[in-house]
Amino acid sequence: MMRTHTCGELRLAQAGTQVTLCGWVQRSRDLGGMTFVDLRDRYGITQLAFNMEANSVLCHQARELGREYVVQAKGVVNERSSKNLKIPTGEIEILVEEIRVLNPAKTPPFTIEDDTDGGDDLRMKYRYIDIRRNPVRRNLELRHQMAIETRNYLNSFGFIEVETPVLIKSTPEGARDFLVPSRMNPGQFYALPQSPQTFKQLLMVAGMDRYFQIVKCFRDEDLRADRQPEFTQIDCEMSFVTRQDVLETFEGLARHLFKVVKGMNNVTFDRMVYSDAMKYYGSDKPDTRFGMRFVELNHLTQNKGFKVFDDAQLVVGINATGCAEYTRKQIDELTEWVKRPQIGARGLVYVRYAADDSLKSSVDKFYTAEQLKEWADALDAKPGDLILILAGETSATRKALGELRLEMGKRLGLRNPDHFACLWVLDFPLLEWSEEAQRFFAMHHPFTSPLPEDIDLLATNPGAVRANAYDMVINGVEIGGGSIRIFDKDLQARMFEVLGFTALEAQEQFGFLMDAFQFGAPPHGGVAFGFDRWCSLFGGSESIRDYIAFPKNNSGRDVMIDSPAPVDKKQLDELGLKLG
RNA sequence: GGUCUGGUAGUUCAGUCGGUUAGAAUACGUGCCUGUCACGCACGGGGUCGCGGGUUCGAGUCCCGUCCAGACCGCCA
Repeated sequence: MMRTHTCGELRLAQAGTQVTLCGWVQRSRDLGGMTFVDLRDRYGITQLAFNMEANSVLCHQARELGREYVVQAKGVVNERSSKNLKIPTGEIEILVEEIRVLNPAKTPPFTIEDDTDGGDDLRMKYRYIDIRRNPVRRNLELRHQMAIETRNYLNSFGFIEVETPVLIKSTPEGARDFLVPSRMNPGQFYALPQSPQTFKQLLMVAGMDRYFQIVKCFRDEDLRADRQPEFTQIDCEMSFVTRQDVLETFEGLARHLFKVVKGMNNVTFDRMVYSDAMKYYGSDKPDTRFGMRFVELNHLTQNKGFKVFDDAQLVVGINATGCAEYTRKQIDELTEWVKRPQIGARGLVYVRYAADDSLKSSVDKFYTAEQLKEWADALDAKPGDLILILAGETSATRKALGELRLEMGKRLGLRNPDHFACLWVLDFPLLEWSEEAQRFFAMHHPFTSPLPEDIDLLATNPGAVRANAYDMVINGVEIGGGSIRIFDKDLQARMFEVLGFTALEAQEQFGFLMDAFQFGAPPHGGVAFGFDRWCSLFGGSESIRDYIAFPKNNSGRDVMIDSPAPVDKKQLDELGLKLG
């Protein structure tokens, strides 16, 4: 054994004990007659002490130690004469009797401290050094705990983890696939899975009944702070269940994780239908940590001579509580904010309900104080509040006001990362019309079943069909989603038809699934959670990169191993590939 | 594909209206210091101002292009 203890575990109780520690040199402090060295490992920091009078050779050796040297130290645990109560091992130190450099180290390019001086780029290039830092290490530990607890919980409910293949087949629906050329089948390609969707459904046909997998998925799309080309899902599927069963099962998983990881009991889940989420929050993943719900004002604002409102499909406002103090400059700045192309509003109307009961708006020319008071009442505004109103085409206006609502929530400090508001969003539309392709696309995926009462609409008004689908949303983050699946071959065929597949195309792309449905497919449904997002939500960070050991940068590059990279012509030849 | 922000010492940054030898902190090196724990003190080394072009008597600073990084839009069933 190279060590008897870790650098985080020795206490006063072990004083006098002979120990051997291994670790990295965090820092050394040379005081002339004495030298102190902080020795660090995953578990903590222990101070090594060297005394020139006691052993000058050893003390000189200690002075030679540079940052991040890997060393082994033998000595006796000693009560410090001046204690450091800021660290758990701060009451003791090791009086070193023998020090051995196991490996010297170059000076690291950034400091190994909680608040490092290193920028993201540099940290990613030297990620193995970055992971030595407490915050990154703790994030990976959190991720580990989440994974273990997920497995424990699902296992206790009879779910079994089954691995599904990573080299599969490209399909036209959904995100862009990563392709892998097949050497043995020239001109043909595997695709990496965007999710194990069809395999988990086939496992239900196979009678596995309750399946889960913590699994890598791949999508070749542009990256974001919360989006990586390879990411991890908690993928689950159950047989002989209703939607209610699925929601309850995975609320249970969520509550378990809240309890063991966050120490939070009594977490509850709201339910909200998609149409209400859009109507009241302008988002299919509303952040319900705060109110500021939309109030539609068409009936109070139209036909009073203000053309912008009269021409609008929707006039809708929010009450920014306590913001009446906003200056003209601040409101102008907000107006510019909503007019940015990313938000796309044409303008912003405000009503300031001042503390002295007076009402002042940007549309005073068109409306009386009494009329403005009606708006204020509709929005439940009180003196001291500020009403913000957008108008225009319904869905774009809702989306823009949804962004403004989040921004105001942020500015008012209403989005506290230590508070959690959980809900299921239900009854998503089954289909989404694409102007570009002039056809319907599945909003979720083509295996999602319609609500039974809407099936007849499939023929007459496909856009109005609601799906038996659900998303789990926490603090405005889509943590996961799923659906009750189609398990009937004929309904699945009708679905492909609505999506514009010919019978032949459907058979070519998904024949294996349609075939399977002929051999006794049970009713089934499931859900998939974005594991990285869930970790970052629990960890209190916006970026999932902080919870991935070796993430990719904005351009999809791994700057540490410098990938992707060109390959030899020989390799291309073997694959029968030619670069254009 | 688009919008915005940034790129100056190993690192994080400052650098005024275009004007002398480009600074600070930290890190690194040397020396001093017996209770430090972000030790302290003194001294020192360290720069392709991302790259290319242009304007100018003169460019880190202005203009054009380009590369890289980050955030967002498109995209992401």
